[in-house]
Amino acid sequence: MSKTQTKKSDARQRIVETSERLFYAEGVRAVGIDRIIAEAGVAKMTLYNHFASKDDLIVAVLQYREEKFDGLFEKLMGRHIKAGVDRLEAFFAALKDWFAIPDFRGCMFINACVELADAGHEGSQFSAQHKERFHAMLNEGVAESVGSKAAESLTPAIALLVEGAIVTAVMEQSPNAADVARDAALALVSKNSKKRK
Amino acid sequence: MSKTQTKKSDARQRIVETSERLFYAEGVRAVGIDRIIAEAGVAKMTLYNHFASKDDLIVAVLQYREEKFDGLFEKLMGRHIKAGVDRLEAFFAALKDWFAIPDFRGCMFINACVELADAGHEGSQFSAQHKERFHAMLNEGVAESVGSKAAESLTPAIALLVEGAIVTAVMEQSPNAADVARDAALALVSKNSKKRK
DNA sequence: ACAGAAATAGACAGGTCTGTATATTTCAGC
DNA sequence: GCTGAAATATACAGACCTGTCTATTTCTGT
Repeated sequence: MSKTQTKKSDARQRIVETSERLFYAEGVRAVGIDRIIAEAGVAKMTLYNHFASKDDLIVAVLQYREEKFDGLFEKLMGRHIKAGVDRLEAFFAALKDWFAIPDFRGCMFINACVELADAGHEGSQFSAQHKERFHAMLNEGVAESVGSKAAESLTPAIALLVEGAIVTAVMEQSPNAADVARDAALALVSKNSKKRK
Repeated sequence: MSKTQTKKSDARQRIVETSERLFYAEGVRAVGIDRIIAEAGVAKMTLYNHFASKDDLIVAVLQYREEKFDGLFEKLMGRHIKAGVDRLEAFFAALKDWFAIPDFRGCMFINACVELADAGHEGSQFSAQHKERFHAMLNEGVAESVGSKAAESLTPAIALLVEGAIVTAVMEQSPNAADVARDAALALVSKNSKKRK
């Protein structure tokens, strides 16, 4: 039974991973089912046995992407934290690391919302929820610097810097925006913690 | 002759305006040529006599969009400036007005870049240039508040707030991000003009 | 009135898309 | 070895896509 499940997972997992790679690189609308099954090496019926429709697959891929992205980002942040940087600066350092990855093409959740062009689509709703979770993670770093009380009003602003940096990194084809965002965030933070100064 | 040009412009203009509306609402990839000619009320050959390809049409639409958007934004800003608000605050007030327009679906240039998924596409390049021009306009407001010298380092940060607000307004389906961006921008500005204190 | 430019209608090619149907093969657990 | 679930190959439907072609009509400037 465990092997049956494993085997089943194998095909499903290959579909999800291949889709994630193609969707991120070229867009959920631009990549067709035939392309996915060809590159995943599965039959079309296998895909449609696991997913009711392409829309269903998109949602599953976004869920997988969130897990994978969380793992990547924590790993990147961890490196900087180990080097003695505080959580907030580590966040922006990780952001820049991410921007510098060769096949960086922005935030998949923003991209999905744009491509789906329908706020009611399950993929759009999941993407909106992901942003909430991502900003909650950012909030931890902000709270460490200014306390959870001040973070409450500061995190939304810093979140805008982060989202703006992501979009700008794509448009400018450069990871430089991460530094601009970090400096501005630290300026906002220092303004809020002047008591220490 | 002028009438010939006018007539020619009529069909071309209808194609561009219809495309702009559909592309913005549903995406450049999601809307097909057949849909455009049907809603514009022109023959397919008319479209292909004016534009070599759909990609060409996309670029023409983005150019038109920039003109239209500039006009809209200046109109919105003008109202607030007339009410006695300074340029920078008027910018953010206009931003919020824009976010609150019923069919608001973010920045067409960001959306185009995401959908085209190719930084080399002429539409992506034009979009990147538009952002430069848009930020130059923002810079005028910033310079009015902190001087052109300080604006040089401040505008890129405030631009991130603006871009982040646009994306966030889409994801959250709310114009609220404009206020968050404005407050953060003013905080950054006040920090930069405090040196005099 | 006439020439030439512009726009039109509509069929068409050749490809893609999502999703379904059918019949066959693989393979683990009993 | 047998059973049943999973995956496979393949063909297909029906719609859509971009772009081309042809033949006709409309309209303008001379």
